[in-house]
Amino acid sequence: MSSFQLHQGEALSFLRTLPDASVDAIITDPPYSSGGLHTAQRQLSPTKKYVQTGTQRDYNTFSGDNRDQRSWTLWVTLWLSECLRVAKPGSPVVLFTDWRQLPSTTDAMQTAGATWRGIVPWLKPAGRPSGPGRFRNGAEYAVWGSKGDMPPRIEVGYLPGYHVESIRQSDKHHVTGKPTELMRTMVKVCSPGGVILDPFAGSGTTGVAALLEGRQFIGAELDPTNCDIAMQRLADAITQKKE
Amino acid sequence: MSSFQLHQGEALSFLRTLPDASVDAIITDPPYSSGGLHTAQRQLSPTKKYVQTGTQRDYNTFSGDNRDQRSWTLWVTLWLSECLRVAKPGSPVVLFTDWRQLPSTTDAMQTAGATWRGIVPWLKPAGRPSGPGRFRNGAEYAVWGSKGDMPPRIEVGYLPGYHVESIRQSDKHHVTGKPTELMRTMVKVCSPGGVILDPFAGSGTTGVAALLEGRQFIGAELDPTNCDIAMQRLADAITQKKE
DNA sequence: CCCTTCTATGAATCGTGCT
DNA sequence: CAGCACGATTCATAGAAGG
Repeated sequence: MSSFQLHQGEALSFLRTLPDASVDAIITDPPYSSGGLHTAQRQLSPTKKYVQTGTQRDYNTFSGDNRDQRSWTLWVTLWLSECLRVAKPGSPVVLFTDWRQLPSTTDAMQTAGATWRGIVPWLKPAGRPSGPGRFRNGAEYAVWGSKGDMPPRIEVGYLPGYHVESIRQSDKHHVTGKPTELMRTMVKVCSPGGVILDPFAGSGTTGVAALLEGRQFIGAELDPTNCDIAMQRLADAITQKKE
Repeated sequence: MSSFQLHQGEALSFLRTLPDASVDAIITDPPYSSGGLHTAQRQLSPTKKYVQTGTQRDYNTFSGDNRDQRSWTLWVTLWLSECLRVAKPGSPVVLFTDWRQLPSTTDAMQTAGATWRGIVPWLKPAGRPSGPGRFRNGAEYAVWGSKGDMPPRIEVGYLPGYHVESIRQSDKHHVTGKPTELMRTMVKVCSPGGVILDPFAGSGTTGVAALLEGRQFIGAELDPTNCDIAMQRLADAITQKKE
């Protein structure tokens, strides 16, 4: 009996409506607010930042991606604290981030009160090179931890330390969408049948993966268009699972 | 005409003897001071921390690995600042670290005055599992950047964004030794013929890789036993290169 | 239907030149 | 001079097109 809930609205106020200790895992991919060495570059609009010249694809834009470093860290701390209130003790927490925000993400996780337990790199072999004389930046990172102690859970088993997968257009429903396979791996950190919370659902890949892996899902997404896409994909995932 | 210098002695005082702008790259693997969630655990001796129960290998211990987080960051900042004085403008800087010290390492790199440019994960497929319900921590990280601006260098070419390699006992001459193939990849960030500085040479793998790839090497190592091992391996690498 | 060839693209980065 | 817009660059991979 898979089930999901998706709310259209702002993350923090949505989280405040949820009761204490009512979910089993937090897995989310917040806006990174990266994209340049300097503040000015970071404050370009998301489509400008992520879509390079000549690209024809027309993804919907998303907001919340233009904070500076300090306010970004504070903002993550705020909503993550609220997530931790909503999570049961021992719940795993997974936050996606890029190399530039990785240190701020681990700071925010710990400031919010979670125990930081590791990093799971997601490697994109087809990433674009940075330039001659430089290393490619072909990775994103899942920073993970837990709400307090995390006793061993035999029913979950041993999870991998990294994930290698290229991005496929057909599996990308959002400017920053994650591959479904990647998310299927990540949601396994939640015990089977448990409820996974994602306050930045985007096109809903976390939820789709959760349903396909036999977990429940509760999410929020601010943008109405993304919300519609996510709702459709979640409904499809339920159907697919039943078949 | 490959050449190397290796000094037996403490890193910071060694660095102070070097002239300004005399090396082309900094690549090093300092003691991580990680290994436990709490200070008390971190201050166990290195052999206790890294050698799991039942293991018969008897690596030489090394010092400088029992600092707490704040003093570790300060310590890295100090010697790295001195390295940057010794490096020519635009020189690449590469510091190895584990997941726990990654945020402190990027802080220290930037505090010392370098521009942080990325992370190159080194993935160890054979890593030990952490426990059921947890992600494996099978990665270490090379944090890299440069002394100021870093113009494109065609002669260096495009470098990879990550490296996958298991550790083989035969290629491990030190408790925390890196595989030679990994280091051969990393030293390529230095222009051919340039001088690579490593103030924590350990068993000399950075130097061996540098010589094999046609770069020069200058290093320091505190421990006399490690220093002897490194000296022998460097001499062998020179011979091997000539053949 | 399978294999080969070709084309499109990516949470990018830098240097240049204009305002 | 500082700030910002724009073009050039790169290659592994997916996916389409062709044989």
